[in-house]
Amino acid sequence: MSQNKEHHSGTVTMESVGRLAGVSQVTVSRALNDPSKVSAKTLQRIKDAIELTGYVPNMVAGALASKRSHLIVALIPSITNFAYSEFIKHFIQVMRGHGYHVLTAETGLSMEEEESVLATMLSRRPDGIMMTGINHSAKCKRMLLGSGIPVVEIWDMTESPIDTCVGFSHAKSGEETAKFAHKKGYRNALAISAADERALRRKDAFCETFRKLGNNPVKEICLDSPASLELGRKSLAQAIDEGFKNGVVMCSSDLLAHGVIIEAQTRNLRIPEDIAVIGFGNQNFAAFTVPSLTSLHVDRAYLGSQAATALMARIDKKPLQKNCIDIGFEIVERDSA
Amino acid sequence: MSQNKEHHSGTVTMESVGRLAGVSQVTVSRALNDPSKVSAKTLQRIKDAIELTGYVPNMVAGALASKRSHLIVALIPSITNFAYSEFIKHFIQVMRGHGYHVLTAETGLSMEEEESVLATMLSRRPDGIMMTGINHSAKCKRMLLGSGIPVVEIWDMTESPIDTCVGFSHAKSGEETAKFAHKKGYRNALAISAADERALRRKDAFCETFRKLGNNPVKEICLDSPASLELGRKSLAQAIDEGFKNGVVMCSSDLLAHGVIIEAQTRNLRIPEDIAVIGFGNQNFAAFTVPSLTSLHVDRAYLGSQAATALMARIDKKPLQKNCIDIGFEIVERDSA
DNA sequence: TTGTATGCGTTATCAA
DNA sequence: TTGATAACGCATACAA
Repeated sequence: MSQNKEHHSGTVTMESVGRLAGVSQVTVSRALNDPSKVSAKTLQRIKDAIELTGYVPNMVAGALASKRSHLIVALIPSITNFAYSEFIKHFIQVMRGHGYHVLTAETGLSMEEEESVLATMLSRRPDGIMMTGINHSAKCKRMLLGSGIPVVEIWDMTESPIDTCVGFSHAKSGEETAKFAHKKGYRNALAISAADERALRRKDAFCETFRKLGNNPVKEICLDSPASLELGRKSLAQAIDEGFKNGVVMCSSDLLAHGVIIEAQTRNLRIPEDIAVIGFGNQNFAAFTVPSLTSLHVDRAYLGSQAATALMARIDKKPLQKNCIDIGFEIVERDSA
Repeated sequence: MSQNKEHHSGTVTMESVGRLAGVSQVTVSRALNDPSKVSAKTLQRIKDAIELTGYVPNMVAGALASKRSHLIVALIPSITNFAYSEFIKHFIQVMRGHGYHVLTAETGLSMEEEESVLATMLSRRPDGIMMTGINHSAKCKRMLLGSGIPVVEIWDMTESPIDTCVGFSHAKSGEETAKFAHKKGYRNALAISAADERALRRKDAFCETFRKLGNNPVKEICLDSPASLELGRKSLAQAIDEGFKNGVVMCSSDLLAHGVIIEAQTRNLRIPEDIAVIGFGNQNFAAFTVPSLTSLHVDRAYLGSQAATALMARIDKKPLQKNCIDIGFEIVERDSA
């Protein structure tokens, strides 16, 4: 009681809770973070005081003092894209179980955008960072490495991740799709792809493999807007206008594939006899289109939890068996191909 | 230089940047927050020092000192639901333009979940909060009011918001849908609705209005899982099994409506002659189904920016003309009804 | 089991 | 135009 440090402002702090409970601020802190270190009696008094005052912990102050923000920054290309939003949903759930909040931000598909978003996000001092993909600008990598913050890259595969990586090989998925199509007897192909780099890699691998297998040409359509039902329809229409008659259509997403199905039907083309369709993503509508859609499945829930687990291990500095986890994929055969 | 407070740890701070530039820490702070108050020369030296050191501002410390976190907490029922994710995308974009980050969290559809999520989020000391809907637990409202943080409730309408509200009337939208259906000559109806409270309110208003208008019965199906193409199909199948022969089908989402269309087609029912379909949400695929889907449109991009603008006004304590903004809706007539 | 002292990296308030 | 100083609310180390 020597100095008058009585600055009761309106806000409830550990200090004021402690005053009410007749203990010091530190004891309140302990009561919340490690109750076993506080006697039962004072614990109760503190709980009562918290109840009475409606105290809400201040993580901002806590983060500054402890240098742990309990915040994860997650960068994904698009929030509205179901593939990413479903992944992130599971990622968030696991992280929440560990006491972390996830600040999600959209990067579009350009490295510049990603770089500028990351730059402002780093000022939040996240304990971990999730990046989509393995291709980032040099400055981006420098910032990441320089920050010393654990990073997990997802939705792709590399031998040399920034830190850790959980995903699958897009090239391999394109290859396997081509092999599948060839084995099913299709000798003519059309590939419709969104313009993002990973989709293009799948498409290129598909085309190359398909050509090698049958020495047949593959017609390619590359979109410049985000995939949609509309663009699936228009792409098939365009291909047919340009002479595509029959064969298998490889799409970079199920939404496109559904559009192709619809367009084929309006033109009275039989599926899969005239036009066979293969999607990507195996969204939950794929089994219920008519005909049902053959699609490449990636377990996004599993990916989310694996990515979260890997990142948590790095944050807790626990040993990690592998810093690259390939979760693979699987072609789900249905009626469209 | 009296006391040796030389504790250069590894981290770059305003202190170390200042030391390099030959100025005090405060000057660095000013250079970043209000450059006009710093001379051109020192500004350049500071910029150079920042470049050299790779300094990244620490918003955690800034937030603690200024009591402004530049963080918004946004609570939505589901991240993967396109209606919410598209809204939040625009909300985030506008907020980002104002220098704010948006921490998005999922609440499911229960008030308890929302309450517990909100409780932990409040410890981040957000400058503003976005809540979905107008129904919250008493404790939730108490926490919100007690925090003194500006709140915007979206996607619904009320005369007595917690703070501000931007949305539309679900009851009215159900009414209008019924009037539309009746005017189009449909005298028999089926309503398929997800179980969330707002969808149910739309459905109830639809049923009540439709009955009043024609004195005809409305068959109702209420789902217990999130809406999907599959459930749209199954619901129509179930209704037909139970005797529903023809009429208009009001769906609580476009996804359900699309499922209804597909199921009707597999049964060789004509649309809209045998079965007419009205969706909700006017997702961008609605114009490209076959037949194209009549749907109730809500401008989610506009909603996002209006909500952000309203919240910003409250944060900046600028006057707000109205604390309730009804953005309305519109029935987009296409071929399915 | 509890308390004291100190620092986390900023912003805000003065003073020069 | 600049700088010294004091918060901001908590966690950590150390002492009792």
